[in-house]
Amino acid sequence: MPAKRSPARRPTMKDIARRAGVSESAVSFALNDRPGVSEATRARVRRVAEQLGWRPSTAARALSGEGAATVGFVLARPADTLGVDSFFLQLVSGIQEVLAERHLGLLFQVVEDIADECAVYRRWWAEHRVDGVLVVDPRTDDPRPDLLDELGLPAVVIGGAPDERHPGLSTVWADDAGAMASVVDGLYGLGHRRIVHIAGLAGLAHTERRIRTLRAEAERRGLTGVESVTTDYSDAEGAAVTREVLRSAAPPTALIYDNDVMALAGVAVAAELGFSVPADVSVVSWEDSALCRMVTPWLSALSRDSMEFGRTAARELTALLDGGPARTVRVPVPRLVERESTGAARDA
Amino acid sequence: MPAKRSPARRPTMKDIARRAGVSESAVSFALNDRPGVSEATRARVRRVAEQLGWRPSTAARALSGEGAATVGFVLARPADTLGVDSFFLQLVSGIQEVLAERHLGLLFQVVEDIADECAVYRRWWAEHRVDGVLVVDPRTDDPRPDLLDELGLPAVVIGGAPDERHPGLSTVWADDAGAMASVVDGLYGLGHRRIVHIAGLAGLAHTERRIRTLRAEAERRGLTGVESVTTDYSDAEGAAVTREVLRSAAPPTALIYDNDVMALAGVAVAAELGFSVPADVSVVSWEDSALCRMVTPWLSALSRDSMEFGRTAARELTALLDGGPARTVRVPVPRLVERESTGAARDA
DNA sequence: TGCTGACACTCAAGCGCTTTAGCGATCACC
DNA sequence: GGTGATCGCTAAAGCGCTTGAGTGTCAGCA
Repeated sequence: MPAKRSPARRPTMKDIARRAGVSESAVSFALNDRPGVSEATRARVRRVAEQLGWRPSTAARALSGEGAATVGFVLARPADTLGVDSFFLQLVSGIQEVLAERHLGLLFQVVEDIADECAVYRRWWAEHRVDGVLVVDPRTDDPRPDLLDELGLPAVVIGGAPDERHPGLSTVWADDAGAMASVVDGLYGLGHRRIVHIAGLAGLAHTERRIRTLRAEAERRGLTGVESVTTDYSDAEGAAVTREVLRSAAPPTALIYDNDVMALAGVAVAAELGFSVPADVSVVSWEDSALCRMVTPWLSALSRDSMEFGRTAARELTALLDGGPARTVRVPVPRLVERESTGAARDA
Repeated sequence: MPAKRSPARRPTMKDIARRAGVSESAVSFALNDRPGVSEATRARVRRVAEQLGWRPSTAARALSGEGAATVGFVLARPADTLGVDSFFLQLVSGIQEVLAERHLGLLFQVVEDIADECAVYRRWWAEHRVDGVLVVDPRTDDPRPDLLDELGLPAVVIGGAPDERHPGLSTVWADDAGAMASVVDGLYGLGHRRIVHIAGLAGLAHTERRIRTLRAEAERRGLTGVESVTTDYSDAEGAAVTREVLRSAAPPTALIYDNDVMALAGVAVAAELGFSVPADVSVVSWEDSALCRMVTPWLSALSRDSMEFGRTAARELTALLDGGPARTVRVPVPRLVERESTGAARDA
């Protein structure tokens, strides 16, 4: 069909009203499943609307108090850290799946840091842009819950721990502590006594949970060669830390990486330093993705269903928007997929 | 909407008008830098607005014909193909950088296929949700330009070739043909005569451009052992194709992968089959990322600045929204970063 | 002095939708 | 056969903003 440069006006309720021979209000009632019109009229109006390809103008809807039919998602990452990260795209795509069903839009924004993120929330709120937001990367000392409370913006925190102080927020989280405990348990069983955890960003709630749990598990077993080192999640830092610990006097026999990218980088460094995986050092990636099957040996990884995580979060948010109570829901603990990068400790 | 705890009402222009002792219209004039108010009044109104933390309601703005202050971005990907892809996040983050300056929102949506994508455009248009859209992954036979034309939605096609038939669309593209020619040239110079191009999705405009160019270059030089094989960009297909071609009677001495993920998978397969890189087979990745420095040997790759790509596209879109003419702008040709995975052909 | 026009500002309509109040007709009921 | 409910629908206001058409004031000029 050749491009027709026609005006292409959007049909409005007035058009429908005229064609159906009723008032605008009747159309509104009919289209919104409200009492006030007969079934016959409702059907007729529906038919005309369909025929005209009518869709409610979100602007008008929002103006008359119905909310913006949009939820917000802010990713606070320094631009250059936005690397190879399958998690967020998958999360978002799960979120979308749920939102799309309800014709909710997703307003997305990448910013540099939390301060900017807060500014974005304020702006969105003042501009009536979103009805609620999804918050990721909760921190141990996080200004966002307070802000959202203050603004009265419904929100779901993704990956946070249950938070008593903000009863208005829903939380969707995975039990990192449990997962860490089971990983350590597994490694201990394989004879590993010196374990280094190459963690993610310090200050992130789940990073801290993992670190705390690792420390607790170590203490419980009287292990001394166990530590966590925080990084910025980049391959560069992952590699650097790996190099450092493997070169130490008593190198660890097992490495736990907080994401797949660092695990991969770590394996490369290990190879370079003459460490064989898993004979000399075992490696576990706390994130499963295609990457883990792209190196030799294949990486054992904690696998979770990120899309489902997103779906769950989105469902909680829609529930909140529907006036439901805030809830805390726990998604399944990530499952350790044992591949080739983990084995018995050499000196066991 | 459910009644949230504290009302926290947003200030409106009426509030400002009252506090400043002028009419709403005067406020509008003052705040929008329009003539009609004295500088003194303008300053006073500005001050009050600031003080009240006022921000225009996008809904109201949109309703009164000002547009939605939002642009749309649809990613059509089967959910399970959303893998490790640094390109899009970087692209989006470049886009945001430009949009944020102008306080434009980015409405983001992931869908299954192009048909859904078209449906989303129609919906967004009918709902007055976006003022323009950014289109990625243009195809050789693409229904989207026609649709956008019909809807009169300003749009920028990212990665398309210049398109005479749609004078209303802007295009931002990289010269894949030139890049491919230079890569082939380089490989030819190293003595490579049998080259296989593990391409991306058939039907994508840039995939076809690369394939056509490769064929042309091969013909020009009378090479017969040169071919392109299309894939779905996944590591699985990348690996499968690699395995197949390396096992053939006359295996290629150089492989060009359309993305980093497949290149990585390919290198793993090569190793598995006993091919040493680059001694037995050279590898080039058409996408540079951290991944390329995470394998041994480091991968030679075509590097481009994805964020800048995004910025350029966003700038074109804002220009279009400002009423500027549609343009076709070419971003710099990707540059081949020679690392360790390319070398002289063994049988040269 | 009277007239014009620039200027600073106000009024009111309108964008597309929701929603409350209200109106006439029908119906049940005593 | 009158009273009051109920039903199906319309009229009109209002959400927060823009905008074109006024209104009133004052400087400048003949």
